[in-house]
Amino acid sequence: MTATIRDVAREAAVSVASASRALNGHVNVTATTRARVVAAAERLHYVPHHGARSLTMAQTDTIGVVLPDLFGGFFSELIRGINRGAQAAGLQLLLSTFHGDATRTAGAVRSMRGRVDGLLVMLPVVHPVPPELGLASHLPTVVMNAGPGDGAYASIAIDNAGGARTMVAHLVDSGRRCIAMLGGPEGNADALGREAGFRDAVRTLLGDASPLILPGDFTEESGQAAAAAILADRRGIDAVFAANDMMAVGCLTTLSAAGVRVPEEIAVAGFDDVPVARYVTPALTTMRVNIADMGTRALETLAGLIAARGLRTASSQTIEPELVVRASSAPRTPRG
Amino acid sequence: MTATIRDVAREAAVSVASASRALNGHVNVTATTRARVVAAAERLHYVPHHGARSLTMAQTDTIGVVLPDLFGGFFSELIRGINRGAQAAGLQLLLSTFHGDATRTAGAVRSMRGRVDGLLVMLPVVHPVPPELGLASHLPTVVMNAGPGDGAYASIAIDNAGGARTMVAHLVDSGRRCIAMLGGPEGNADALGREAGFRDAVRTLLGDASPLILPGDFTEESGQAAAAAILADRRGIDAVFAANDMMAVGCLTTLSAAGVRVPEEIAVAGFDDVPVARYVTPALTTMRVNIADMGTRALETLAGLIAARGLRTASSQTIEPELVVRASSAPRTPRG
DNA sequence: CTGTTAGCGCTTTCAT
DNA sequence: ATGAAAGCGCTAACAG
Repeated sequence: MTATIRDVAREAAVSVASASRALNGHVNVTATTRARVVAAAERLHYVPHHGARSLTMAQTDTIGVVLPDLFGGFFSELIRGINRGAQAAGLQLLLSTFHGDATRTAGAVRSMRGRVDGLLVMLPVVHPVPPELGLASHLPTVVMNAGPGDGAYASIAIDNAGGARTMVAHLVDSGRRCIAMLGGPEGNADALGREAGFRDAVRTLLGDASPLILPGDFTEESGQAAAAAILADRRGIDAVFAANDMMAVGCLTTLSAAGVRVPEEIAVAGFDDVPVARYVTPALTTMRVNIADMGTRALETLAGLIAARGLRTASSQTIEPELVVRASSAPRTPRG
Repeated sequence: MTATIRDVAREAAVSVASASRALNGHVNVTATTRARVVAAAERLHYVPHHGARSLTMAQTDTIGVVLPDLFGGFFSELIRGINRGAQAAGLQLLLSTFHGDATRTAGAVRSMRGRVDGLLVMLPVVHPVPPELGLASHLPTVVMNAGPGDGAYASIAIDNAGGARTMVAHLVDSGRRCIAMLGGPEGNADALGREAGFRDAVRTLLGDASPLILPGDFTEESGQAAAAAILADRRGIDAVFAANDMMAVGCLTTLSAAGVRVPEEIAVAGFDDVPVARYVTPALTTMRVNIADMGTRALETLAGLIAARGLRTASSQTIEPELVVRASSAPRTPRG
């Protein structure tokens, strides 16, 4: 079928040992021998059998990536970043996406055991820390967007609380005094962090200890519903901070359609900076998250973990989102 | 380190052969033996070593996915679809994305040889049929979005020409008589197909053998540039069909900003139905493409190819896009 | 139905 | 610097 290293050795008239050494760039090989072997390999279209290799070397040069069903832009950015890191580290990516519960996640993870050197996992919800997920099995693991409590694994996450604080500061700075928040789905790590930051900032900056937080689930529809609720009972709200952009978009369009002037009467802000944010009218103020960077850094961290066999340095990194001001939060009273 | 099948065999007090048979669900094993083995495996957290397995079985249960840097929504949809198919077929996905030239592609492909049972490839440009890409190496391969000429491989592609014809028919049907097209990047398979369909339909439906085709490169900016060109010289154009949505969006917004009424004076239509299409004002008429479906079917086709070892059935499938009518192409003269 | 054994392709001691 | 041979974990003949 396909050429093996024996074929190459025979073709080059050397032993398999020499062939192996030559092909793997070991030092103890004559230049001429190496040349002969390389030429033979070339001629035979030799490709090492990865399985055999991983059998002897006890390592696969592959890392498993387990992701939930993500929003489009988010997903591709993340993969792009991870792939960038993998390319640099000479690692392959075994990908599995899943929808739904932790059982599925566990299944995805299990099916990867024994074929990867490490795991890059992103959990959809946080509170139930990686359960009997089966991770611990001495497989280097980096968890993306985990909650604060998961000290057992190396983790890397968006600074959601910090981002929310930045946004509140901006809204206050631009003249708003009564800010409502639109929350995210139950147990979602990002939503939780953003909510915490919001509460914190509103208390600190506006002295309000119990701001209005409307329910939401990250969908555009829930944003529309929240807008309807606000329309029914304004309560003096002059700004809405949604836990993600899609809800902000739903809220903004519904508000506008009902005749509420945005941002003059009510400012609207989101989180993520999805592509659509630039296109709604008025354009949406939001916190931009560099997802690709998160992926790259997650992979670099994992590669480090794998290299440092055993030295469990359960680090915990953070990605800082960046404020992007657009028309939906233009200052209440033009200054200057 | 981690338990091997010998450990399991010893723990269950049977031979490795029996252990293997029990674990792989062969028939010639007593129920009690099987139970003992399974229990032992469970107890030892046994996970088969994939490398060893692929060595003896000469198959990896893994398929390689090679994709160019894709637009976000497109990418995640495609992966979702592929993953769906893979899950169903019990196959793992080894993913590699690349930016740029064919050399990179070839590199990505080469690095996968020997570790996958088949390849799912998407080429960014078509004309240079998979070059010395190294595919042919007797590895079952399905090419997505290849041009018509690549008979060597099984392929699956969007019916771009058909979609373009559908769109032209709709525009004509809604009262337009002078339709300009906005082309895509050099050598891009999708752009080429859409252009061909456009030419065909305009000739057939409007008797125009040489319609205006403005240059474009799939970016929003090129759509804006095209709009500027049209504003400078209207030529009686009453509709613009862009080869993708992002160009249509750029064109539409620039036209509107210049005071041209869309769709009354000029209708605008795109292709793809990206999320943004719904949010621009007026909302964009476009051809929706079911990308996930393409991914699933591509994988199913590949699985079939792998199963039918050697029976090279270089099939060629097609995904039909669907017309989505929105405000940007509302009928010129309201009917009824 | 079960156990023994021979490889799968590769790397790596250990001699030379 | 090179070769012979052992063995990684697993499956599949081949006996029994």
